[in-house]
Amino acid sequence: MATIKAVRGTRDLLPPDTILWNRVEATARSVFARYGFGEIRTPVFEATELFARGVGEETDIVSKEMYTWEDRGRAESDRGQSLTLRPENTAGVVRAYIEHGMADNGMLEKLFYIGPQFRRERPQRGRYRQFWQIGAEVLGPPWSGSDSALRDAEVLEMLATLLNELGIEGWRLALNSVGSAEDRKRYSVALREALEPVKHNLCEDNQRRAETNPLRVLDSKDPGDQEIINGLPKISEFWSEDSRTHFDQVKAALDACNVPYVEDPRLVRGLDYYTRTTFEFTVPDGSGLGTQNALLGGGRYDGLSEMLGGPKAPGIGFAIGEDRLILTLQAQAKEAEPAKLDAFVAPMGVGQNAAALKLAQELRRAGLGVEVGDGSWRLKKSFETADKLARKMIIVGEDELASDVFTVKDFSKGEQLKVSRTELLETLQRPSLSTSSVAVRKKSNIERLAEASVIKPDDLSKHDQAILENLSDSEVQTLIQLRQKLGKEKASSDIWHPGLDINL
RNA sequence: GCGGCUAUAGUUCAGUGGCAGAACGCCGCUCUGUGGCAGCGGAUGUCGUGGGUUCGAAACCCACUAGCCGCCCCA
Repeated sequence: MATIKAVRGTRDLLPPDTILWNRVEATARSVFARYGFGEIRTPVFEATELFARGVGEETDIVSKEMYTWEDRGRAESDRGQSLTLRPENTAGVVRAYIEHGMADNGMLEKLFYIGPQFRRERPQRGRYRQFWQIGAEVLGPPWSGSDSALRDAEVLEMLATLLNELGIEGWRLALNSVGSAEDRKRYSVALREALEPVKHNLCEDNQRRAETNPLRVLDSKDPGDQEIINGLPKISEFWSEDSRTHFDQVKAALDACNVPYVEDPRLVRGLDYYTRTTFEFTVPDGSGLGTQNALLGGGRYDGLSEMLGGPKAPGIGFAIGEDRLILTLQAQAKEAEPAKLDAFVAPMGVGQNAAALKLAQELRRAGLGVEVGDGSWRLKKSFETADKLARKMIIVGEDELASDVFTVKDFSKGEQLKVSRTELLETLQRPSLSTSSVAVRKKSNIERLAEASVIKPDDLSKHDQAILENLSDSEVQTLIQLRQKLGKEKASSDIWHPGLDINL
């Protein structure tokens, strides 16, 4: 039977990767909290109309990348309603902001979200059809100061802090202003005019853009078109006095906070709602993203609330591509080793299984991370499994249960000691076994052989024979010296060593 | 959506038309309460799916699916 697999562009996130995901999200929550942001969770699907009006009918996202379907409710009201899996989260946040009258308290709202988004694109590394974004929005009525350049700089400074705390290396902040909605409109017209006489010289993609979205011609990567693009009017020539002042204030505040940035006059964001400040954080080549090197993007959206039928509520926000952030952290080798459990409880036989589970229960209740083995395993398997999973192993056999004294192995030190039941918890909570306790170091194979009465093939197990056969010359010397020290050797011929093919 | 590369064991991969392979990992034994090393043994599998060519296909051809790379776009 054909197995069912995750659909194209979606994927499962498994341990140990999820450790990193949780660390990233915990770090983000911690940083956001320090800047006064509260979490918002909006539905993963919304009325299609929201994205058409908010993101822009002409954008690629809305025109060809949305997962859209017609609802089939019983009620007349929802039958046939067009619904869409959210391709981004800003429109949903602003919709909720309007719907819950959050503008009415006159305060600045600072909201963050962490959640999956959906776009039907061709999957690639760092680009998935279900992908995760960590984003935040600052918005409010004009009198709350929501359109102040201070907020732009605060958001950018917060992002710099977040990336630094996560340990992202070599990030680069590209900054631009696309001007007010009016500036942008005038610029768009001017671009169209400037492109008209030359656009037949552009590549096919750019000819199309010249018609549909002339701003996007600016960040084309086509090398043949660069000369024409360089000759086009600059957005800065179309900034109003307010737009220019606002941008200067953002830059001044970033300078004051020592947040490095690079002005990029060609940085125009694809979504229709952006006004004035736009920005993008990228990472250098070799950070695991290939050409998809944008980690996050965002900007100001002073008119979005009104576009969605709400009150005047300027805002600024960003979305971090969490999948890309994770890839970058992994490529930059920041992946944490999976944390080991505190203890592994190893029952010696199935008869000790119940007692072992009970001991694990007590330790877990005391807050320790504990895994339990199985009495049907050989001790060797318990050791191997325990060493992979935990820092220490407790042997639970008949002797231990009878005497209430347990054998505890510390893998980090190779030490082993006997601990009474009452001391057990304390012993396990210590980072490593105390030196004040009587530590019993495991005997090496050589030491064990040194204590054997006679070393002759007939008297040795196959295991010991194999060990002997594989001793290096220096190990053989050590063995002989040990035996002489122990007074075992009357004659050196008591040691048989096949590797040297002599009687020593 | 467009162009290209790839798909074989749990993993990484070899295998250019003639018995399905290696390494690592896994399991067992040597070794019944002291592991990690070593030796020996074992299981890995619809060779992505479906069709075609051929006496014979993992290999050649076609389609599909998925991943990756670039473009488009974007996080």
